[in-house]
Amino acid sequence: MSEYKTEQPEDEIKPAVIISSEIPDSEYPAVPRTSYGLRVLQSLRRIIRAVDLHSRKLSMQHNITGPQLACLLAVNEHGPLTVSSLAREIHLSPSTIVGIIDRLEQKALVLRRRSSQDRRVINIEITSKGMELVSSAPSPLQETLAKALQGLPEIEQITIVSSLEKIVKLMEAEGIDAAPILVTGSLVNKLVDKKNKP
Amino acid sequence: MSEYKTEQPEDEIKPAVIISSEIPDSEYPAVPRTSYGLRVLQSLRRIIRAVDLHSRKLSMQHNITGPQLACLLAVNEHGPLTVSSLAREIHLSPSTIVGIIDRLEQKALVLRRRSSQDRRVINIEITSKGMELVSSAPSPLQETLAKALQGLPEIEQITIVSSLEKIVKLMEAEGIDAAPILVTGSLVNKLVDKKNKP
DNA sequence: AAATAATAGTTTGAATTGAAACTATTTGTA
DNA sequence: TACAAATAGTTTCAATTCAAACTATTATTT
Repeated sequence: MSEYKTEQPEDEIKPAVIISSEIPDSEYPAVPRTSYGLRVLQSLRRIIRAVDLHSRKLSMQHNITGPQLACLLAVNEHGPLTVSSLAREIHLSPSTIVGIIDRLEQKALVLRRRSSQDRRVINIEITSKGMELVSSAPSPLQETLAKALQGLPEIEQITIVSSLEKIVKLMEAEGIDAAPILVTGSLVNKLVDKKNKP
Repeated sequence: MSEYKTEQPEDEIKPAVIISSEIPDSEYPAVPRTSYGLRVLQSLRRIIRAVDLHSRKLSMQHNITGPQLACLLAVNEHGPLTVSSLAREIHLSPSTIVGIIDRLEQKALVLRRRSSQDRRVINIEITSKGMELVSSAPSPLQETLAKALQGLPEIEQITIVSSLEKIVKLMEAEGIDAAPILVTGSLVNKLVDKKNKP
């Protein structure tokens, strides 16, 4: 797809408009220019991106990513954990966990051990090498955030935390029963069908 | 990796402990049990997951994902956009945009047109099919969030929005200059080296 | 006890994401 | 004008993420 050829159709379309982000965009006007929903979503996208970038930096500098570190810390703190407990603990699906554990196991930071009680379950244990890493661990995002938060008055810290937790509630509730809201009829399905046959 | 064999080493390790998420976990104690940083991070992970799950549901029901819809709406609103403007607009890297546009183009919702002024730039235009989809669009996450927020008193809405925007500032600032905080020495690099040779 | 259902972990497939390396083009400089 | 540097978009690569389908094991039902 788009193999870097110069054979695209020509234009004569008005040039790309100057968009709002040309203006320094962490400055919001006192009077909201857009809806709260939009601003929340915009913020969330940027937060998600910041988390991802942090993880990549971690990966560059310490050869361990954010999710990997999160799993390692959880196993270190709680002792051996099954895949599903770990999934619940850090709010990821089991299929996601498997890949992360694969990579941690490759690096010999954890190991899988099958239970003899119930041979379906796998216990994930931290290795000595894993413990070594944890004890001299790179400051996880958590601590960095904590440090950043400490620069604010405590009332504000509390406000931020409880706001976030409220958003979580809203979004997770939405996930369960926003389906009726989303189902605007299957018109769109007809417009955009899987095979895109004209 | 872990090809579903039964040959793993046996255990005799204490069984996986009962972890906190066994307890209904959107209920937080009045007295914080953990640090603010941890709670913020926990919330962020859950929010990120909720966004992802929403996108998947959208994809199931309407054959368009969240990021795809975000791009489509941006192009619809601003008129033809270049890849880099679009990247700035929705806070994603250009390489990410390319993949998303590829898929939108496959579905004939947008098209690429190379500028004749400057043959390096590609303008992304919405097609009639794209406009049709937008006009009867599935409620984007933005609106769903807005609806959810409307259930709260406005003061609270404002608090939430400004808290989120504060977090954005903290995290994006951190992204720029938290490097010194993160660099805890290269010890970890020695513990976990790329090739894991013993 | 045999058949069925439930559970635990895994694999597969697709989308998203960004850094780094790359191609093509334009701009700036010697 | 020729050469270097900057810019725009792309490709490649790896990690994350989840649903759905799958294997192996345990629990339940008939």
